[in-house]
Amino acid sequence: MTHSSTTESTCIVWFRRDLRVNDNPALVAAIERGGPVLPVFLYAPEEEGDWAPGGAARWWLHHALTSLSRALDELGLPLVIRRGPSLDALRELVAETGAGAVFWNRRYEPAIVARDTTIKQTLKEDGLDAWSGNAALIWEPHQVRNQQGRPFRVFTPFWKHLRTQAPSPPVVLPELAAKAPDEAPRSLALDALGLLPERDWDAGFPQRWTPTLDGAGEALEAFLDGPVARYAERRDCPGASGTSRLSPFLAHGQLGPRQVWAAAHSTGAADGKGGYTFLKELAWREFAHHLLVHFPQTPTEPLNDAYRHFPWEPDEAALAAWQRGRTGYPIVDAGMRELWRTGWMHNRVRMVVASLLVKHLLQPWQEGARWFWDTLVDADLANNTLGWQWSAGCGADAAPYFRIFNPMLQGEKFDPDGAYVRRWVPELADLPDRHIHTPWAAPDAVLRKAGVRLGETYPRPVIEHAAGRRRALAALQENKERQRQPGD
DNA sequence: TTTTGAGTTGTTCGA
DNA sequence: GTCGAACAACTCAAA
Repeated sequence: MTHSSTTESTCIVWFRRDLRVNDNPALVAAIERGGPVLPVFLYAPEEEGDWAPGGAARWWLHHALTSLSRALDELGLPLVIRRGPSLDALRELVAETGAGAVFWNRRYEPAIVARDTTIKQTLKEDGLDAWSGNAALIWEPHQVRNQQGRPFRVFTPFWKHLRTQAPSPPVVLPELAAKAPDEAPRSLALDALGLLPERDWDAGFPQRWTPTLDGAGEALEAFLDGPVARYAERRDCPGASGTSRLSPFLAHGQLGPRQVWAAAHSTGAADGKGGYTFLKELAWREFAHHLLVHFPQTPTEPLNDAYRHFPWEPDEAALAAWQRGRTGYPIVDAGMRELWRTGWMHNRVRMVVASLLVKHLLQPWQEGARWFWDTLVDADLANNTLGWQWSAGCGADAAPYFRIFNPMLQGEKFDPDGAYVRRWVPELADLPDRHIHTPWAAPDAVLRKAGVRLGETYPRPVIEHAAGRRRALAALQENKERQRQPGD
């Protein structure tokens, strides 16, 4: 590559899940190449296999693109939006502009890896310079191996290994002025992609989120300025603002993990217990991508083969009750309603609702993963897969299947004053603290006074806890016995 | 090479 | 009330 800015051809920068201008290796490399830079976004959900963006993620994507477009405008680089198929769109843009290069940042979902491999090879055969960089991770999955040269399957050794390796620092935008092509290719209007929902179920989203690049920076700063110090304890309390809430920004690449890692260190947050715990969570995100790359079947298949024929009992009514937040367990229903209303759920509650679906209700974990996929603004295939397989006990370093969360106990431990339940399950708001997590056990007079009519204003539990627990353990036993019979 | 011990997030039971 | 054990099976690194 030369830097003779007068002769270098145009370089297309293909934005995907790296919707930022800072710490963006593909953008930086394109600018440094010296020729005009043409940023493009190609909408091609049909190329994502079973994992096209869900409704909540599309809402976020719409706003992230608006924000990216503004940020690129400030660099003098108007964003071109087109629809897929991606390869066709890229070739058309090459033909229209005479571009000589296409740069992008890697994604790690199996369907996308396969597509990108083909695209890179084809573009090279077309005589173009095709290059991909790393915007999404601090450590590349294929560079992390255990002593036997195999991928890690247990987090703690993975984390220990990472701590001996230098993290890659953020990439910095060059001072060189970026140049746009003389003639801008036509672009679709963002609205033409139809990303925003037709029904206005997203009304609660803007109250919770500022899905822009400024919003990303502010969220990071606000977290490192306060909550991080007590993160180790308060991250478990869904009624408090103890978590970072950075996940949707990371999922869309409005923040890169390198930037977060570096900011945690430069502010000194990383030196404290809370900061250390937070960085470990970032490492879990790396671990999730590590697993997705090395075990690409896991979005749909259990990592642990012993669970391949687990005796789930699919039941649409049970699944629907869970999805709608009508299980009769207040902490679970609060979580599911928070998810529906805001596109996000507190991590502690994600574990509780997952446990109830997979264990008490014996629904396949894939159903839960699918619902989360459609409703989370932070939907990320690696994290979602790890989380659900962990909850179901069939994944890497998973909670053992016999570890069954008790939803009352979890509520009493982590939402002791019921603030979280009252916020999301308002029909229970007037119950006293000691009954907020167990309305079915409250005396009639207490229920009447709080205006709660069980089975009418609020459901009774879909399944009694002890019975659900026994049934789950029996299913585990049955699965174990099946394992012993060869061939099944 | 083989063995050993530890491993994100829990609950229940019996002493 | 608290406390330890039991509840699988397997990976990984250190001894």
